[in-house]
Amino acid sequence: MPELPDVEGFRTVLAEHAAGRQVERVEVADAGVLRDVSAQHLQRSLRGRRFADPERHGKWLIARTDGPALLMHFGMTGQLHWAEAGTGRHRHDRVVFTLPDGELRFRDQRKLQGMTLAQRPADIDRVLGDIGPDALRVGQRDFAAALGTGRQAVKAALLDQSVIAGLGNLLTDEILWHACVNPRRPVRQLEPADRDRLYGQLRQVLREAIPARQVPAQAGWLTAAREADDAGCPRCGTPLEKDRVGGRSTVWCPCCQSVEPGPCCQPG
DNA sequence: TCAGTTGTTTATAT
DNA sequence: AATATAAACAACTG
Repeated sequence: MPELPDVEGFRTVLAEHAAGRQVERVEVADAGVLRDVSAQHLQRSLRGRRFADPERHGKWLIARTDGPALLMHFGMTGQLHWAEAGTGRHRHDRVVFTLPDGELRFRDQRKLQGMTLAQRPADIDRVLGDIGPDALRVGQRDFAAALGTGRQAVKAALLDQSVIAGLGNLLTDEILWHACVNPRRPVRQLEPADRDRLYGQLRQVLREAIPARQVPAQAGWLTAAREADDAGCPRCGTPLEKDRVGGRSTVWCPCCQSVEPGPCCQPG
């Protein structure tokens, strides 16, 4: 479910199958995913248009064409699938773009977000709104500065798309755990060394998650342990703590991620 | 039956 | 002003 690595995977689907190709047909099976555009307008605007190389900013997928740009946000349940034409549709395929070699299917169970059109580049900025630098492209100094110096919990800051764009609940917990930083720690208390460690682990976690096209529940990662009832920390075995932080379900190791640097903390 | 959900926005409260 | 919490969106799972 879509955070930066998932959306990066959808961007790859577009780049491999749609870039340079012409839209033959647009089917809207459920207009509930259309935002500020009618099914008819979407169809008329995109039919016959050619996709350019797709871009991503945070969790937004930006599909420019030789006409308007198609902007997609996947919410909690959206996906982008490539399939041969005529193969069985999924009940949650809401919009289908027919291309010469197959179909691009926007699948979304819950319809919490969706797609819209941007006629001009300035409209893209307006739709994306007050969004921060992309988590994959932000530099170390900008990252450290973006976290700020307020009383806000570091987890809330990392999740805030206007601070850094692309991090979701799973990624944020994974990065904090790898960097041995307590999710409730106010950003004002983060030393430069803490910010450096967070940045380094942000890079490392993304580097491993992007090829997997999701936050992988792989051995030695927090994500693999977070679902179990009585899970222990993959690093030190201490029973994991679970509570709400920044309004989201949060899992952390009370030993590695104690407010003072943990006795068993081995970042990485 | 009802709480919970990997996202975002808006309203309300502190 | 800044920060925190809850609800709403929608549809499913356990």
